[in-house]
Amino acid sequence: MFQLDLRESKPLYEQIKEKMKELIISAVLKPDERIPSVRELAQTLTINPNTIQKAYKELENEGFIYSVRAKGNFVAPLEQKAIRPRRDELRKELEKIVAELSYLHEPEEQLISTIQAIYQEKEGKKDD
Amino acid sequence: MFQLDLRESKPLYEQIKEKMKELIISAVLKPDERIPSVRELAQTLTINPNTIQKAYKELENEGFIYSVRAKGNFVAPLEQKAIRPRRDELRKELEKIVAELSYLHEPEEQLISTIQAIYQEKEGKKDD
Amino acid sequence: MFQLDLRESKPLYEQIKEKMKELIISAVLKPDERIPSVRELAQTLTINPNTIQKAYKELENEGFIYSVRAKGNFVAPLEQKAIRPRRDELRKELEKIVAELSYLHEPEEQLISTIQAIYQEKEGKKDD
Amino acid sequence: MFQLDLRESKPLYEQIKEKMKELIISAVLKPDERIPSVRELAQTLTINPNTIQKAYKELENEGFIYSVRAKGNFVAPLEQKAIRPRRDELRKELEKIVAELSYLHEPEEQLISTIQAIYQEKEGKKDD
DNA sequence: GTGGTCTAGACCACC
DNA sequence: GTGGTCTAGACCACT
Repeated sequence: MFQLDLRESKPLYEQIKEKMKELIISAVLKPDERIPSVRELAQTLTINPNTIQKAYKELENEGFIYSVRAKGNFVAPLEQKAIRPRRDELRKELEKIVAELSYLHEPEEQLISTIQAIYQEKEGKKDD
Repeated sequence: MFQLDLRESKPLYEQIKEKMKELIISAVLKPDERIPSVRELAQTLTINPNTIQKAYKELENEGFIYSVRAKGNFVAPLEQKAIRPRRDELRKELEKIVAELSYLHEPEEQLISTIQAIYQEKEGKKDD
Repeated sequence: MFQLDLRESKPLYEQIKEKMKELIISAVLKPDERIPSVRELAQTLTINPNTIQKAYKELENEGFIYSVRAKGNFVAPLEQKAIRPRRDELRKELEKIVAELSYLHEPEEQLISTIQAIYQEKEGKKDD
Repeated sequence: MFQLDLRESKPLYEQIKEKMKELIISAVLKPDERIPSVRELAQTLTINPNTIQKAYKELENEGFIYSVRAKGNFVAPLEQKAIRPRRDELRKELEKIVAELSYLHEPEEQLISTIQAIYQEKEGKKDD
């Protein structure tokens, strides 16, 4: 499914969260699709189940997945509630990064075309 | 100069690094301008000098400031060499953020106008 | 493992870095091998853990080791990216030293045979 | 004559020593030639005379210059006494550097031709 | 007075 | 137990 980098300073559970989000955002995992159980994933990644548990718990809090007792964990359909704060957070990060890139003389057009490329790719996925 | 958030989980020295970078990137602090001494800043922020020292050392390693024995620390003029890898890094982060924002239905035009605003502000600063 | 010289003017953490580098370069410590923990080494050298921490952190920044939370520190396998600048740096230092040695009438053949000896020793290690 | 780099972490007096040595080694300054007085050099470099004083004192101890009261400082002709320890020191440094370069896969031939180049250049200077 | 090094001792997150 | 962060307080070299 994905691989972790033990050398990263980032905690393992954060790496798992990030990878999972990428799979959801890129629509590899579709809404209401089942994701691996805590034990399954712990085994394939050969790490402690507690670490997976923590990652899943936070993903649930952020509204990316939901868990059904005795059934498993599933990709959450996009809901309004959890979106706003996360979006604000991301906008702030974006501003910081763009500010630093402009400081480093990255051309403005470059960034704009990057954004356009990402949005167009997303358009394509919709048709799946 | 700026304030720290003790409740934040982010280490103090990282917060200092970040704030300092912002001041440099936004050209509030100009190249070769002196920044507060380790002890001064420690006193005004009421934290330990070692923490400032650590932040300054890393800012130096990353090429944002340079330190002169018995004189103080100064804003480094932008140099060619360290730019490339840092820019690549930032581009990757940007792509991740934009991908997630597009997933959260942030309108493309919003992001583009954000970028344009940041670049125009920078143009203004040039005339100082 | 190695010993420090407290009388030396060189900072302790630099001495540690240097010794560690030697062990890595000479292949006494192999890639992905675990090195002593911060606390272990601090105890055996009877110096403060912070000093070891600092040395290890810099060794990590320079690409010689990597650290894994809650596991320990490990010898980094040689990676392509950080090599070039370091090699350029070393070449310059070498030139200065050779220039001074030639001024002191060190015979050229002496230096060349020194180099050949070092490279042959390295060849031997390869077979391990 | 030469320039100093205030940003270097190396102390100013060491930078002065190094630059001076280079001029002597490269035979820009010939034996028994007069070098700038402490005050002169302090003025042209716009630094404190004490710093120059310290550099000259150490250069004298290492046998590179000699000072004559009320006359000035002069390049020392090469003498036997101070050579041995300095040469041993340099050999050790050379070995360390070559070991690291071999670790970084620098080709052996490269180093040898570097040495040959430096020695040949020196041969040329002899005829001056 | 400045940056830099070091110690002693504490607490936290992670696994 | 491991790496990482932080404080308090000391000392040194440099200018």
